[in-house]
Formats: sequence, structure tokens, C-alpha cells
Amino acid sequence: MADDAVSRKHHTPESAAHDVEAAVRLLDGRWKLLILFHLFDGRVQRYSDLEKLIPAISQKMLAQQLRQLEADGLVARTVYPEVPPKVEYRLTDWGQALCPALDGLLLWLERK
Amino acid sequence: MADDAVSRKHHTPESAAHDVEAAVRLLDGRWKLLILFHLFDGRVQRYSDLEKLIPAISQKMLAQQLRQLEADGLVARTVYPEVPPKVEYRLTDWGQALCPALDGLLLWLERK
DNA sequence: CGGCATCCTTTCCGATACTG
DNA sequence: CAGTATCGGAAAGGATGCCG
Repeated sequence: MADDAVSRKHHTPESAAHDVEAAVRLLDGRWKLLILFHLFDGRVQRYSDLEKLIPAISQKMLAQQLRQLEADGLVARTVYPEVPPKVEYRLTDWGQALCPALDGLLLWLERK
Repeated sequence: MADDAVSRKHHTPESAAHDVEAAVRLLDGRWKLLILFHLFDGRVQRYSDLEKLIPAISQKMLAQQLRQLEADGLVARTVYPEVPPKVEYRLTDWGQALCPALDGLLLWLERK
């Protein structure tokens, strides 16, 4: 058996393409990568912090992209029941683990 | 100054996001990953082979996605001046080098 | 065989206004 | 402060027909 850390799912061209597409779809959307890279250093950011860090984004898109990242399990959202409201965003462990994978893409791009 | 294989471009959140977006855009398009994974094993495929391998794709999209992959340097196109025409597609070295980077994304996805 | 041109539908996204 | 609601334009993508 020895079916441990080394074992990998078997992929056909179709299944590999399907799975990579699923991964890419998680990153798709005009602003998601920008948001992620502002969280990769482990910082926790408030909604208004992200608005300042990404000046060109509209509130609609910021909220929408954050909702999707949260629904997909990359970002965690914490609401503090205060007045005025305070909401913080940070990466999940899994979201943080995306960083080296994206670095692989950067290395590939630099190789061009 | 020992500025060799270890040296890396310095990235801000903006530049890293911008570069990864550029990489993702090369893969974006409903069918590109499917096409790439049918070429990753080193096989050379004719236009009509790809049509058979990806039955759901329209001719318009197959041609368009192949043009973009070619323009972006991932795929090489060879035309044989015969009647009837014969056109073959294969990965460039750089295109082939994308495979391990995508595998990193697969590993990340499997980790979920 | 290996396309390109055209039309049409769908999805994405920016701008703006409003709210607990 | 942290969103939601609505509108309209732009862009991606599917269906179909024609061509060297």
C-alpha cells in the first residue's frame, strides 16, 4: 500500500485540464490576484485598507471578489460587532499555500 | 557579481499580481488548457486531431485559441504545403516548461 | 482540410446611488 | 465603515455559413 504523501491522483489530459481550470477559475476576476498579493505577507486587512491599497477598484467589485474568495476558501472574513462596523480579511492556510504555486508561474514567465 | 540562477526579480504586491495575471491570461480562454494538456506529452497534433480530441469545441474557438497560443509562444504551428492542407501543432520548449508549474497548481488543489 | 466572417447571446465589469 | 442595488457598455464565446 504505502499510499502516502507520494501518491498522486491519476490524470488524463481532460481531468488535468479540468482541475487546472478549476484552480484558474478561483483566481479569475479582474482583482482577485491583486487582493491575494496584498494578503500573502500574512497581514490582516480591513475592507477600507484594501480600498486604499487598490485605489482603482470599485466597492462593488471589492465586495464581490472578496465574497468569492471567501466562498472558495482562500480568504477568511472576521466581523467585529462594533459601531462603526469593522471587518477584517486574511488568508486561510490553504490560501497561503497558493503562494509558492503562483511563484512557479512567475518563474516560468521569467524564463521566457 | 554572482548574479546568476539564484537572483530573482523583486516584486511588490502590484508587480507580482501583474505578472501572475499575465501568466494566467496566457492560459485564459475556455479551451486553452484542454489544448495544452493534449500536447504536454510531446505529441504533435493536426487541427483535425484536436477537433476529435475536443469534440465540444467549435472551429472558430479552436482556431482562435491556437492563434493566441502561437502568438504567445507556447505552441508552434507547421504548415505543410500540400493538397489537401496539413497543419500540425506542437508545444514550444517554453510551452512544455509550463507543465511543472501547472502541476504545482494541481498539488495545491489536491491539498484542499 | 483548415480555416475566416458574421451574427447573436451571455458574462463581466465600471459607474452611480443608496443603506444599516 | 462596510457594504447592497441597479443600469449599461464591453468583451468573451457559441452557431452558422462560406472559402482556398
